[in-house]
Amino acid sequence: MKITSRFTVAVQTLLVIVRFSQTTKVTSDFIAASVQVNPVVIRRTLLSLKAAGIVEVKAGSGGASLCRDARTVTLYDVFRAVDAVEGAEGELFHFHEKPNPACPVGRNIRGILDPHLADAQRAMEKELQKVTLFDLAQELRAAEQRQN
Amino acid sequence: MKITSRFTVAVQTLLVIVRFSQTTKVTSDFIAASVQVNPVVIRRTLLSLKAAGIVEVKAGSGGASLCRDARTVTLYDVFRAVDAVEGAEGELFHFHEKPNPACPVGRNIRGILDPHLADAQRAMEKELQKVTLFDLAQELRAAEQRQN
DNA sequence: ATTTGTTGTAATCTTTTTGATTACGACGAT
DNA sequence: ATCGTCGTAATCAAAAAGATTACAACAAAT
Repeated sequence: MKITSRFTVAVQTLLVIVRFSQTTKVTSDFIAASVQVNPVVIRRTLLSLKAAGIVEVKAGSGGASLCRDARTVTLYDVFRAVDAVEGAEGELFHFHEKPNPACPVGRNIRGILDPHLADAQRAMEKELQKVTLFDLAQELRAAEQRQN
Repeated sequence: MKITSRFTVAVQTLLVIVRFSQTTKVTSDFIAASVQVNPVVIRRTLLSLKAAGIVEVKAGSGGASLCRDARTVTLYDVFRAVDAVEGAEGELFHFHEKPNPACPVGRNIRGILDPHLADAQRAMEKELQKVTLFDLAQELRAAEQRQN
């Protein structure tokens, strides 16, 4: 009933990059220490983010950095980047796969329900589009200041 | 990355009830035949829906029926009814559970991200609230007519 | 050129979640 | 009393998600 932690891992990954890439070489191990997952999980996350054109990763020497203005990267972009992977066709809701075509309800349920579910998903995505990485970085700075 | 099929199973269950309860005794086996899942899955679904005050089920003699006006039952109600079960606290997004408190990002990520995720979820739920069982039943009738 | 640190990626394993299935006692209607 | 059905527990199997190990490729530094 949940959305994979891959998404929140990706967001934290990006925030770590934004927060530290000026001062440190941000390796997958470095990020993994902040998120507290296995570095390979971070590498895979970075792979997705790279494929989406959000970060670039220096192979060999190491280190990841944003390759777009943080103002242009929304949570939606991140959501898409990490979820497009794997078999999932990006559908949030999950249908049981074989409603009985011999039953009028089974035969029509998909056609009836699908558009509504798509609407719901779109509404959620639209909300994610409102938040940029830049916003989050600002909120982070504010939070850090409060803590001093 | 998906929402359990429990939800779509529940919706179809309710549609079958609405569509057939006038003419047939709608048992868990009957519904199971339309959804094509094991009858026990339907019984459990009905249990959730009953707990939410959406249906009533006659033990012994069998048969389920709506116990509210279909106009007042929204997809959101169904969503809540079937998801409240199990450990889930109704959070759509899933956080990796142990961001490192020693890292400024790890320490603050929850506080920063949670409100945005809640907004996104709320937006989706608001969309689900717009659709009632009555709407779906109407769409079903229209679809059936087209098929004749 | 060799070393060093890091990434890309495959393979494997474990855990968790989900749904299927079996089983059976309780109950209501006939 | 019987019959069909529900409520519910127990068990199983399959799928999904991560964790972990391992290692080749690669870039930079020496």
